[in-house]
Amino acid sequence: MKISTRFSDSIHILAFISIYQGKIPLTSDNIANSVETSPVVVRRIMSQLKKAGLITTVHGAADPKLAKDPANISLYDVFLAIEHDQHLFTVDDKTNPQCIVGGNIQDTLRYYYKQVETSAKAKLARISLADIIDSIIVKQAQKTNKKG
Amino acid sequence: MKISTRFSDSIHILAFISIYQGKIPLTSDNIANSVETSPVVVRRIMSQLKKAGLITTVHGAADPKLAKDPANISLYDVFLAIEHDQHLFTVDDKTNPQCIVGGNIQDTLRYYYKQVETSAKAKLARISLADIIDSIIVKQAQKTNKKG
DNA sequence: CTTTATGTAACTTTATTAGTTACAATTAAG
DNA sequence: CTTAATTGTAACTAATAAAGTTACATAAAG
Repeated sequence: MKISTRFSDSIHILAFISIYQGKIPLTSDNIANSVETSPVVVRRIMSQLKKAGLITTVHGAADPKLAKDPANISLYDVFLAIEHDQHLFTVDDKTNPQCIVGGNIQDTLRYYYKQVETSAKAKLARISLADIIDSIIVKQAQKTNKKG
Repeated sequence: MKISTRFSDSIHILAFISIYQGKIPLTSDNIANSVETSPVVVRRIMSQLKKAGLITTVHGAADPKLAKDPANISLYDVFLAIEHDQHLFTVDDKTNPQCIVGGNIQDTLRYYYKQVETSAKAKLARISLADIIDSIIVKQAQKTNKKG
């Protein structure tokens, strides 16, 4: 029972674009090297991020940009872009309607699952890409400090 | 992003046992008929519910029972029994450690995902099997009332 | 123009879940 | 006791979704 790594990879890509903007060429190949996947997978994800209005890209040019300030991109925005608001829990929609339980469990679970999912989404909405980037920068600084 | 129906089916089975206790034989076959799956799938789930101490069963006899009052069984108890506390979100653990992003994104996401998951689990912990059963009973009553 | 890159379709591989078959172990009823 | 019904579980198959690959048309940029 889990959300695919696409969600994590999407956040990774957005953070990468923000951090390495102007420092190295932001080719799908360079990004894929950081995510450790193929450039096609990266482009596929970026295509969705573009559709959702989170980044801008130019066909043929290696120059993706965040379409908004990282402080104004929440993890829920990314979730919606990539997972199309899919559910965290799945209701089994093949139950016996003749049975008291089978005939009423679906609506019942939908009602309660929605509460749980709303709670999770609200948290996601409160975490920004800027939070993620800050955390990455700080962790990196701690590492280099230990070494030096 | 594929989420198994096992969690929903588990709640279904528990509600079924509670509602049909003493009314019809609680064979895995009868339960499977309500869930619209095979008796083996039902027995497999019940085996886990038993291990988690949510039900009691007797080998060879069709007599499963809830081990606790439905008011004292939360959806989180069921979640733990069936999903073994698996994560709702998956961190991609194959990222480039040489890269600032790839080398720090995993811990960063684990930290923030944990907050989101805790929020969801807290909600699950506040919903009891009794809530589910009540909801099923009320919905059924509404149906029969409309018809009559 | 030639090289490099994106965007996307179509396909293959891999992993997970659901469902099936089979059977030993157990219960319960005559 | 013996027989029929049932659980518990292993091993297998089928279905499905995600991840990765191949291929190529299209666009950008020197």
